[in-house]
Amino acid sequence: MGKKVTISDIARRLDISPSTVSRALSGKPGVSDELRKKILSLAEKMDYIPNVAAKSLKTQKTKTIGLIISDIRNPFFLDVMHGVESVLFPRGYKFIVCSINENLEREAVYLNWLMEHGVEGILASPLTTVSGKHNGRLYKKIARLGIPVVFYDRLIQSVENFDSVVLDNETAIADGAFYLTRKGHKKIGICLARRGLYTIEERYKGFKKAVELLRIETKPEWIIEGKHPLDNSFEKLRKLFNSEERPTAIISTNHPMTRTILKAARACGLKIPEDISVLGFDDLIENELMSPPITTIRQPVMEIGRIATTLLLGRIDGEKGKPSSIKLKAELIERESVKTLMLP
Amino acid sequence: MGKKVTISDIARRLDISPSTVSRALSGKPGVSDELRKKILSLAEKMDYIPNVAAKSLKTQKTKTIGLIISDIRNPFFLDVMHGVESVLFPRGYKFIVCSINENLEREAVYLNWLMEHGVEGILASPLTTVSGKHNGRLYKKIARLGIPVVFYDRLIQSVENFDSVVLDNETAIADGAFYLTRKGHKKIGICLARRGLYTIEERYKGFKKAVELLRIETKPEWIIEGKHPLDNSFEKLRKLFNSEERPTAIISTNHPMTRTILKAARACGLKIPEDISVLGFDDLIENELMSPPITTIRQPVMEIGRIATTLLLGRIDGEKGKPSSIKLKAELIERESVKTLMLP
DNA sequence: TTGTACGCGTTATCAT
DNA sequence: ATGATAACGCGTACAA
Repeated sequence: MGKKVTISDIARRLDISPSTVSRALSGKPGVSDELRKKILSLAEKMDYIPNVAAKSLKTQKTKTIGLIISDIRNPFFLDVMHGVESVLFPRGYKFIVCSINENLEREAVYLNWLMEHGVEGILASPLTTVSGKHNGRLYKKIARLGIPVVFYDRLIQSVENFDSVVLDNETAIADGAFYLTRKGHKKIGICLARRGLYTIEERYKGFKKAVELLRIETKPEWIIEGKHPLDNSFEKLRKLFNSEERPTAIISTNHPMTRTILKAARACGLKIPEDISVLGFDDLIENELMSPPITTIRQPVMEIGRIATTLLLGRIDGEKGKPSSIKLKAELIERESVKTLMLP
Repeated sequence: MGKKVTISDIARRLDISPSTVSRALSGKPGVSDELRKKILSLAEKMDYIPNVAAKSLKTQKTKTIGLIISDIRNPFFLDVMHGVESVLFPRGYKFIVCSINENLEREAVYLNWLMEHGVEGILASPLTTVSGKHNGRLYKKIARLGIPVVFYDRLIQSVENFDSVVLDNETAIADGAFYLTRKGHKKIGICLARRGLYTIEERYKGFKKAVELLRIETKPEWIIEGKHPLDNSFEKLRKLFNSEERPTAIISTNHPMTRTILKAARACGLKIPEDISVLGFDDLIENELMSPPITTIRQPVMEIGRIATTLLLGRIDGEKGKPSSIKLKAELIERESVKTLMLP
C-alpha cells in the first residue's frame, strides 16, 4: 500500500521548490520549457496523482456537480444522465447521483451532503408534495452560498431566480388530447402519476384546458390519481376498466404510469386499442416493441439534460445574466395504441 | 453570495478555540455538555457547513466512492445503482457515476479522476475488448495505492486478488438451453452482445457446453455476434430470420440484444413464438407487458449491486481477509415467448 | 475540560 | 525563471 506521491516529493527529487513543480504541473507560465519537461516526465514516472482535496481547499474547485433525481428506478433518468454526462465529460466534470425517492428529507440530506462535498453546482429535479411542501428555502440558501443551481424537469413555483429547463407540459398533454379527439374520442381519462409534482400538475392543467376547449366529456372517476404509481392506482384503474362507464381513451403522465395502465388493461382482459385506447407518456424503446406499439408523448429527455448542464457550467464559469426559463416541446409519436373511432 | 462559515468563525464568536469547536461538532469527547450545546446551536444558526475537502485532506475520507458502469443507456444499471444506493445512503456515502461507453480510454480517464478525487473505493464493471485488452494494470495500481476495488457483473480474468460479485453466467445460459430442449427445441441459436466481455464470453461458454452435452444442433450462422447490438447484429439477424435454415429458438445475452432480436423478428414478419422462440436475458418490467410476454433469464441485479457495495464498504472499514469471489444464480422466468414444440 | 501548534497537499503572492 | 512563505479549513497530539 504505497503512500501517495506529492508535489513536494517530486520537488525534493529534483532539488527544486514545490511551487515550481506546481506551476509546471498545472501548465502555468513561469517555468522554463526544459525544466517543465523534466518535471512532467518525473511526475509520470513516480505515478504522481494530484490531490483534489488539497487543490480544492485552495481553489474551491472540485470539478464535481450534484445531480438530484427523483427516483432512480425511473428509466427517464437514464436519458437525463446520458445527456448530463455528454456535456460534463469533455469538460472534465464528474457528477454525484442523488436519488431522493420522492422524499423531502432525503432531498435535504443529499443537498447538505453536496454542499459539504463542495460541488460546484447542482442539477435538481425538486420534489413538491401534495400538500405543497418543498425544499425551496434550502435551495435558496445554496444559491446564496454561491453554488449555482439549475432546475430540470421539475421546478418549484414559488422559488424564482433559478435557471430551469422543463417540458412545456401543458401543451404536451393538450396536444395529446387534441390528437385523441381528432381520432374521434370524446370520453377521455387521465392518470396523474403523483399529485403535487410540478410536472404532473402542469400536465393536469393542460388536460383540463383541453377538455374545456374541446367540450369533451370527462368525469371525476376518469381522473386517476396515485401517490405511488404501482400500488393503489392499479386498483383504481381496474375498477375503472371494469365499469360500464369507462372512457374510450386514457392518457398517461409518465412512464411508470404507462406501465400500470398496460398492466391494468391486461388484468381486465381489455384489448388495446380495440377496447381502450392508450396514450403513453415518455418513450422507452420498448414502447415500439409492444403489441400494439404504444402511441406516446415523447419528451426530449437527453436535450433537457444537456441544456440544463450547459446552463449550469455557464454559471460555474461565472455567467451573471438573469435566469433562463427554458421550455421544450414534446413530440407525439404515433403508433398503434390509439383507435380511430371516427374520421374527422 | 455570503462567504462560508468555518469552525474558526464559530470559535471567534464564542471566544473559544477552534479545536473545541471541532471536537464538539464531530461528537468527540472532551467538551462539556453545556458548551457543546452552545456550539451546536450557534453552528446551526450560522449555517455552518463542514468542508469535506479540508476534512479529507486530514483524514483521507471523502465519504465517496466511484461507480464504473459500462454504458449508461443500459437499463441494467438502473437496478445496479438502486442496489448500490440502498446500502450507501444509510452509511452516509455518495457515489460518482462513470459511464465508460465500452471504451478503454474513457475507463482509464475516469479511473484517474476517481483517484485524484480521493474516492475511498471503486465499484467497477471493467471492459475487456475483443482483442483481450483491458485496464488491469491501472486497477492493480489503484489497489496498490490502498483504494479498494470490487468488480461487479464483469471482471478481468488475469487480474486476481480482487473481490468480485458476478452472475453464474455459464449456468444461466446452460439452464436456458436445457429449458429450450425440454420444450422440444433442437435447433438453437444465440446472440452474443459483444465479444470479449467477461459476461458474454462466459455465457457463450455455457452455451457451447450445453450444446455439446445435449447433442443439439447449432451452426456458425446461428451464432450472431455484434459489437454494438444496434447496428450490424440487426442485419445479421434479419438475414438469419429470413433464411430457410433458421433455428427454432434463439437465446439473447443481454437486454439491448433482446431488443434487437424482437425488432428483427418484427421486421421479418416473424411471429413469436409461433415462428421463432425467444429466450431473453435480463428482465425489465416491459418484458411482462409485451405480447407475448418474454420468457427470460433474470439476473438478481439489485443484489449484485448491494452485495458488491457491502463488500466494498467492508474493505473501506479495513477488512483484510482474502478476496471473495461471489457468484449469484440467475432465475428463468417462464412466460410466453418460447413455444412448446413437443412434450418430453 | 480546554487551548496551542502543527500539518494534510496545494496554490498564490511576493520576493529574489 | 525560480524560491520562500502563507493560507485554504480541519483534526489531533500535546500541553495547560
